[in-house]
Amino acid sequence: MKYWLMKSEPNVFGIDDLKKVKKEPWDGVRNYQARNFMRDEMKKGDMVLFYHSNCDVPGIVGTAEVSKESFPDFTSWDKKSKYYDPKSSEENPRWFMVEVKYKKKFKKTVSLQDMKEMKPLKDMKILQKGNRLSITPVSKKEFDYIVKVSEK
DNA sequence: GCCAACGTTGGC
DNA sequence: GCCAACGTTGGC
Repeated sequence: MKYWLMKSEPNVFGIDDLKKVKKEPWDGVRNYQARNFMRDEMKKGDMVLFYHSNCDVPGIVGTAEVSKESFPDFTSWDKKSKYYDPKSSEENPRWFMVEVKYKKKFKKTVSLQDMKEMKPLKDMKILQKGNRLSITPVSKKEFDYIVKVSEK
């Protein structure tokens, strides 16, 4: 089983939205590296740290689980979608996504600021300078540590 | 709203 | 295939 961190903007789609709808296709990713993770490496049952970006307190707010493996991102050939990409089509899709399922909302957000001070997390991609990737792998150790911290 | 750090695009 | 210009991300 693998572990991941997925970023989302709470004013677009946050942990509360996921809680409400239970399951959600992770559409709109238009970055090849992130796409490759979803297409090739994310498997059903993998665990996800749900990260809020572009908000008052950026940080990890809960967990989710991969509930459906790689399938084409249909918003990419929907002309009405803001994620429309003319180079992608139903016959030859360029973008892929997974579906994630709500697991848990943390009682307390593990903020980016706090994470920066936690030694066991020092190698996390999200904490490296200049990293903008919306999906990054995390280790089991990091995952467990963050869950533990959120329960304190 | 600023801006650093990236990723992508397209002319050559 | 290089690289300048442009667009986006996301913390602050």
